[in-house]
Amino acid sequence: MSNETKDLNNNHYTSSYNHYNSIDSQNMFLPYVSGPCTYDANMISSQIGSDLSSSHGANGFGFYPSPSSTEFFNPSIDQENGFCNAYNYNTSLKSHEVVGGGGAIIENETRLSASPSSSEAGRYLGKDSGKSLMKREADDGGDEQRSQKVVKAKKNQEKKIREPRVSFMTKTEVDHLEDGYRWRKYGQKAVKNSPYPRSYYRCTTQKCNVKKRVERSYQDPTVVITTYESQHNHPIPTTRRTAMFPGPAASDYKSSSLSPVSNFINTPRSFSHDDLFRVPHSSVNANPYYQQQQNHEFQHDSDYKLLKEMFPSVFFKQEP
DNA sequence: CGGGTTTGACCGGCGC
DNA sequence: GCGCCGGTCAAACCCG
Repeated sequence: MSNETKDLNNNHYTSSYNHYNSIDSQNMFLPYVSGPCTYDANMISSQIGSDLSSSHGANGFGFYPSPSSTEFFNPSIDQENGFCNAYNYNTSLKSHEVVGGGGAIIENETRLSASPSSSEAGRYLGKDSGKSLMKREADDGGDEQRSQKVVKAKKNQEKKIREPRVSFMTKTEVDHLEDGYRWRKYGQKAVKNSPYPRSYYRCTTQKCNVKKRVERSYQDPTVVITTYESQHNHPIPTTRRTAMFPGPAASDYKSSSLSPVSNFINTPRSFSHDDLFRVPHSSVNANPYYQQQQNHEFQHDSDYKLLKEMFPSVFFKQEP
């Protein structure tokens, strides 16, 4: 959390791309990737990419490099906090073309448990909120002390389970961007040092534990910071999905040799935040243009190798 | 009437 | 221990 905020505030983000957005063609996604320098691409691959890309929705970036855009990544590495900022954002960039970008802040949070439970109870009772859990435990009529111990034990376990988070910065007037999924707002808080509140949303689909926070950058009010937590375990709701992307479903990708990425790139479509989140494997951090050139679907080890090859040459190009 | 939003209250974590 | 703050709950409210 603190790292995310810190990095964002440091303005170590950005670049420009074209992109197609379902809401506003002038919405601009400001690519930003942040995470520990030693982050494991496989973590991203397995935790973010695999689940999503293997079973749900259309995958791939919705980014189309601007023909006039030559600047892609201006990486910087924050040696002090140990974070790598793969992109820098040129806040002076003012473009009226259909502009977009790709990228994400990968909060490489420690996960000591391999399989976080995303039970319905955990979802709606607020698995990271001891309040309701304690209430329910107590209300169950069991021995209070014992239940409290159980709660503590549960909390200790829960504490270790941290879902990976991915943040996106979007230059848009719209606070809550349509992304194909259905969200229920469950809270809003004032953000310290910011006149703009932060909204909390939960995916309304049962058994889906995905949450997202939406807040407007106080430094650049035109930028909305959306942070996704966890992964959807279901397809995009049919009605909206159809409206947004009448293309093949994930199963189509699985049953054919179609690469979600290549297919996506070859098929102009609406873009959503979740599209980023559904990007297969570590391509969350990938340069979409590079993907277009390579036209390959990353797979596990080869993905990682590709990433390692890509990062030095593409992402970590030193700014002159 | 069902589903989504608003908003004050509450809780846990953390720094001092 | 205390206060601050982020995150969540849940009742009340709104809306189609």
